[in-house]
Amino acid sequence: MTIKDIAEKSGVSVSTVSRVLNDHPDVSEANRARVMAVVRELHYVPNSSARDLVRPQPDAIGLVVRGVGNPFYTAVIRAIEQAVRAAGYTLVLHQIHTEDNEVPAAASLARAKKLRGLILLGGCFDYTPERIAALDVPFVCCSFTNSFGTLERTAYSSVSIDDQAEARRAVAHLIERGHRRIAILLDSTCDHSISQLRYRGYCQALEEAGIPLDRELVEETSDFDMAAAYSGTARLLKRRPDLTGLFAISDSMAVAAMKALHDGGKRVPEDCSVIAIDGIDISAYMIPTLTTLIQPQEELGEKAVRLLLDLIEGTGENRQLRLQAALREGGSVRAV
Amino acid sequence: MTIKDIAEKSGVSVSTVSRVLNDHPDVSEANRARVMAVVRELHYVPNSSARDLVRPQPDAIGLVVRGVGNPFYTAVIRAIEQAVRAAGYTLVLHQIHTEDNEVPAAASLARAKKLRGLILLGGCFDYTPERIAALDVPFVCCSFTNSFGTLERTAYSSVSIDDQAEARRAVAHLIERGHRRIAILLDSTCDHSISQLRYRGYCQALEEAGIPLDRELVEETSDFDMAAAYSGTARLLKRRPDLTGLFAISDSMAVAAMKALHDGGKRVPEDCSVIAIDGIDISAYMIPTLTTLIQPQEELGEKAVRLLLDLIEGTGENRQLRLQAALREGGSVRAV
DNA sequence: TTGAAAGCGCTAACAT
DNA sequence: ATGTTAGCGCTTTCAA
Repeated sequence: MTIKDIAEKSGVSVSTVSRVLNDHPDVSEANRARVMAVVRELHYVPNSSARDLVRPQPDAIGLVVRGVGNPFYTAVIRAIEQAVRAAGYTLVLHQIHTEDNEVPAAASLARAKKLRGLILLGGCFDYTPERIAALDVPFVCCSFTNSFGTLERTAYSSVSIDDQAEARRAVAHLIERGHRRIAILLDSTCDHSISQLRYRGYCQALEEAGIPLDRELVEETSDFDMAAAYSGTARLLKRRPDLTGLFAISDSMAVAAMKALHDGGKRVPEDCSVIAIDGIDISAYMIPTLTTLIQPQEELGEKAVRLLLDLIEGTGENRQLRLQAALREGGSVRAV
Repeated sequence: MTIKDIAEKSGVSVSTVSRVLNDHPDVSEANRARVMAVVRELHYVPNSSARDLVRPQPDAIGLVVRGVGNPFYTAVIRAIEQAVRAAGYTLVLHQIHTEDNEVPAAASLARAKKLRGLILLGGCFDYTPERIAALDVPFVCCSFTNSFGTLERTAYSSVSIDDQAEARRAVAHLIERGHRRIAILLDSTCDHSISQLRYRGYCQALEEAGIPLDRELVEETSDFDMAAAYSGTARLLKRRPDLTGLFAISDSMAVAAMKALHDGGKRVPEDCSVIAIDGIDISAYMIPTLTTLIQPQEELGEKAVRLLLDLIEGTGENRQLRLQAALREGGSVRAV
């Protein structure tokens, strides 16, 4: 069923139908009513492809999220959606898997949907000029930045916490409370991503405290999921039952770790303290409440949108914004 | 930039470019290479609207998810996506908010994207013939069914657990272990949705055991989120500190409830047992592990796709499938 | 206030 | 193997 069918059935021209459908003023009430009646009767819905083809797209902004089920992103996405809508833009959301690369995906999206700009949530850290050449609209990296790439600072924008510094802070929090045998639970020490950055912060904190790095206390799970975190922690515990502190690079890994510690006979925090980074909702409901560095999820989203709009409207330049995480002292850490 | 630009720049016609882009065989290697070079150089990406307009859409199936951040859905969505892809169809995902109605959304989506069928995840329970008239493609309700509507059984398909029966089973599980003062934590007793059905099961279990319904033990939070569940449980506890069992209608509410019980001085399960329905990943990592009726999330998704494909291909009829939930005995329930 | 007609970018006959 | 061209369904001039 097309606009032509509606036109015929209501005895007017396609242009009149189009006018009615698009709320143009120059249509007689009689025709408007007649057309609407037919539209409703036939449950006609315009073909959006045809529409998009002719209409200069209403200003749309794309959001490419890498890593579908990550609970940390939900609040960020919500904030981005609101900010985008408040600014009078439309948000086009596109999810990709962790294995996929976000740059080609974003480029396709941008061209296909005639986007004005892009926000990348949870991407890689190793952009090079060649890789981003495909992007011909402004973009902002949200929750990560280009730590391992070769881009000039004038070539990209980002909003993120300082992952390394915050990780250092988390580990220092444990050290200050007397911990010396502190393990780290991470995805990988060399994934060119968040995991690697937070690992650096861990090493830095140890070094500053004069504690030698002990590879046995580094547990790489090769995955961000909870099952991997659980079994990783169990292995760690078997290897080094003398640990007194654990830094997990994400809240969800920390949750699984706490369970593994419990099942391994360690009480949290009496026998082992746990600290993490993220601040997902559910971590506040753990028993004990997880001590974690809360990323400002809303602010991350809002600032990313603000930065992008400035870029689009030509009133801003590429910038890298650093936000602070906030320490929530739950009950999962105590002094030894 | 259009296909025409590419054609000019590479000195061939638009059809040749189109052929190259669509991997048609009848193109000389020389031309193919030339065109691809230009495409890459200019980072050309075809306009998908124009493409979709012309091409008989690859068979696409729409998935309308109502209630964005619900963790229960993530595994179901993953299963649906896989099953759809395995069957050679494409999945078009559309998220809507809990306040929005999924039927018009689904109808628009179906017509706009020329969908072959629809899966509705987490919709309402009160469809009427008028309301679904707009849907002119087969659809399957996933994880819910039309308990409060007036549809004929031949007019719709669904795959879900028997919410009322499973709720009854959960509550009976507590009753069998000697509990008498059993509270229920729910969204609302009359939302025409999952909450209401599970409330019925609660009432039924009590009745069968000869336990009179005590309204003070019914806590309506008016929301599914954890903050509401936490404060609801706190109120409940103040009102009826003598309760020994709690049935939460979702895992995430149960998690918040366990925290509230803990903060209110009740140990789980020593002082109060907790049981729920859903089986989200994280509930296995609670301390104690949450006892819950696990919905077969993968199966829910796979069966929904199977049903829909049979409908689309004309080899099946509208059916309502009931799946079993599986009891996971965690540590949150004990006998009194 | 209306209708006719020119595209939007692309694919797929149909020619060559 | 390649080019020409007729639409796909819609919006939007431009005329009437």
